Amino acid sequence: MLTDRKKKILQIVIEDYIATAEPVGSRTIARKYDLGISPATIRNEMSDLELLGFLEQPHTSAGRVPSAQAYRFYVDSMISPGALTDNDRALIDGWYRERVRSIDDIFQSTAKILSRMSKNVSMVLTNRDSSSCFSYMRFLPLDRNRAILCLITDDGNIDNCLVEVPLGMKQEELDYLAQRISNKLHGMKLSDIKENMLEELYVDLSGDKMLFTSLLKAVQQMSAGQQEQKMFLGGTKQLFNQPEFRDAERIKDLLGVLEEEKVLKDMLNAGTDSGLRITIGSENKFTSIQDCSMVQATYRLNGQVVGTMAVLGPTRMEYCKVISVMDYLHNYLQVVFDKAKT
Amino acid sequence: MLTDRKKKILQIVIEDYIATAEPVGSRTIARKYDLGISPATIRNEMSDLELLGFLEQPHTSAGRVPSAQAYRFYVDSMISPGALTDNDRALIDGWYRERVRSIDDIFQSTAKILSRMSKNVSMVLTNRDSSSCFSYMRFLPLDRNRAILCLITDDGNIDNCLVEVPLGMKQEELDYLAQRISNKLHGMKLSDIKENMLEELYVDLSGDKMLFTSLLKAVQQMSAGQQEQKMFLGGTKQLFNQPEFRDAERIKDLLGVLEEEKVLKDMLNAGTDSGLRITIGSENKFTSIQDCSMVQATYRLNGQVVGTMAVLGPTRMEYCKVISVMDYLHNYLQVVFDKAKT
DNA sequence: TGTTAGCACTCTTCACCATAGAGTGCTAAC
DNA sequence: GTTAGCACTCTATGGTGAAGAGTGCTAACA
Repeated sequence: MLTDRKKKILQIVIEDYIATAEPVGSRTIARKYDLGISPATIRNEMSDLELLGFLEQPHTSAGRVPSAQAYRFYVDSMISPGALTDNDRALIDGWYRERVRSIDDIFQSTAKILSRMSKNVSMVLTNRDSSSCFSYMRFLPLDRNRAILCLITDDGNIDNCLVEVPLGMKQEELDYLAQRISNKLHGMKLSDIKENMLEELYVDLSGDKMLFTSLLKAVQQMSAGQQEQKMFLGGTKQLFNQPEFRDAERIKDLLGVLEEEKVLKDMLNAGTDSGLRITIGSENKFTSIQDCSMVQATYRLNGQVVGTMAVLGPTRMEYCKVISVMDYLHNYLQVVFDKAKT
Repeated sequence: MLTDRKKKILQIVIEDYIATAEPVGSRTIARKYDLGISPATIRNEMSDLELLGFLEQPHTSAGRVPSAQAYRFYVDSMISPGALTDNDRALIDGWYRERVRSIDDIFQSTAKILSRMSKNVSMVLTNRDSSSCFSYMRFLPLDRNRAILCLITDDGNIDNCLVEVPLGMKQEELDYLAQRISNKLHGMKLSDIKENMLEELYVDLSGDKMLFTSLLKAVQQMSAGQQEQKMFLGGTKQLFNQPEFRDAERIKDLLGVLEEEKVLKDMLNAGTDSGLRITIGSENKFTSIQDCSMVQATYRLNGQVVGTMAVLGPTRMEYCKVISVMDYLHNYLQVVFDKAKT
């Protein structure tokens, strides 16, 4: 529908604007890029592109700026995200190696890498696997009146908390108790564990109400903790380097949104269907970021969505780079988790 | 050395400036506070105070602003931080109750509360108790070739990680192994555990080099994790509400500092001797925050420093309030930890 | 018919200037 | 020692004009 020349000019405008954050004028294009046509011709073409809704003018005497529609077109049919440069890959691998001790560290590193490479804010949301099942529990002795209650799920997650035990209660009794509860709950989804399931075990506790309630509380807390989605944020500082956030007010607004974990989770959970999702400007449902774009990818394990990562920034974003980086990270995480699982 | 009237005027200037962030003029003082003297007299007094180094003029025709020396004098001999209002206390107690599941949550909440009450950035640094000792370890079965290694310290901390075990190794063998290692390390400070201590146990592992190295790695990781200082940051968003951080550049600078965990830790570790420490403006050693003040308190358990909390903000800070809040939080934490210990 | 040079026009940005307002310092009187 | 009065200084604000960048239009050209 667009002539090749229009496409070319559109692409130049978009990419130049992405690079410079300045409205692009016909003269600039003629000077910087050798198209073999004069500024006047470019002007005519740009005028057409504006009528078609691809370009916008901040004001009469400024250059042109890509519209949301233009970015959409650009993303859908003008870019072909290639592989990262060796240099970038080395950087990423280095950052991952830097400090990864736990699963959480992996996500934290991912957020960091994503923000550094994209020069924007990044988010990583993990769905603690809601399908994980109770495997067994165990009391580890601590001192005369306390023990550590450990809860193990079938996927190898462990959670623990302190419980007070009646003075004089023997480890054997605790073991028996743990055995009973484990038998009762084994194989259940954590989300399905309800209070009343433990009630019939009450008798086994020799009527010790205190131990019973604290046990109950512990189990529930743990299953809640296991199900919780966890959010990792990276690179809020990057905002300051973006010209569109030059005034403190806008940064403040956006940081406000970023601090609302609930909103963020909703945002990220909204697009867990397809693999890669790009929402540009007003395409976004959440009004507070309607002048931003978000590139988002979900990662799965055995078909289950286990997490989402996203880059949030001004619509003027290096989509191509961002997508490449995400692709790389996506593969990286897939490998890590596959390995952890087997 | 200062007449009562000069003191009174100085106090008014300081407190008015703290409240409004506007230079205070003689006329304003005469109007707002009923001192029974005219603006001209106040002007004379202020002129004296300026000569003495307590007040400064941003420019000739502006009001006066307290100098660092003035804040120092104010903090040292003009305020007597009282108890918090019932309202504030209720707020704090509520926030603590809101979401406290783990030790880390307590620190996170403390940071949050501190920043909300002080309307400034807050930091909480925990010294994982470096004197905690190894109590015992235990393997919890997971599946055919993996187990969860749990490490318990004498103060009830538990850490865990996955280890691969040779196929066919029986739980009894693992238990025996854990027993041997526990005997060997029991009562040792985590920081004193060195690689070679485990080496003589190598034989017990029926020569399984893989298990041995992964065990070794696990123990070291855990003891490192236990010793690590952990930093909780709160309320960076507060910066935006402070007039002195109106331009994005200064916020950016400060946020840059706040992201440098190492610098922060040095800052907080620098003043762990006395209980409460207030550094005002250029008193601070770290150039990046020499236009800021920091109020800092350490908390101890059995004489050991276990953590530090601090509020960082412009020199124009509600010192009185900040100190009161810190005092309250300090007591709160003391109680919590004392209870956890016994 | 598409392309181009030329030119008038529009709009922003920046420096410059004048004015209003706030606050001071000084002097003289109380 | 205190105060009223007044000249002075400095900032903040709003208006003006020139420079610069970019456009749209027209007329000429290939």
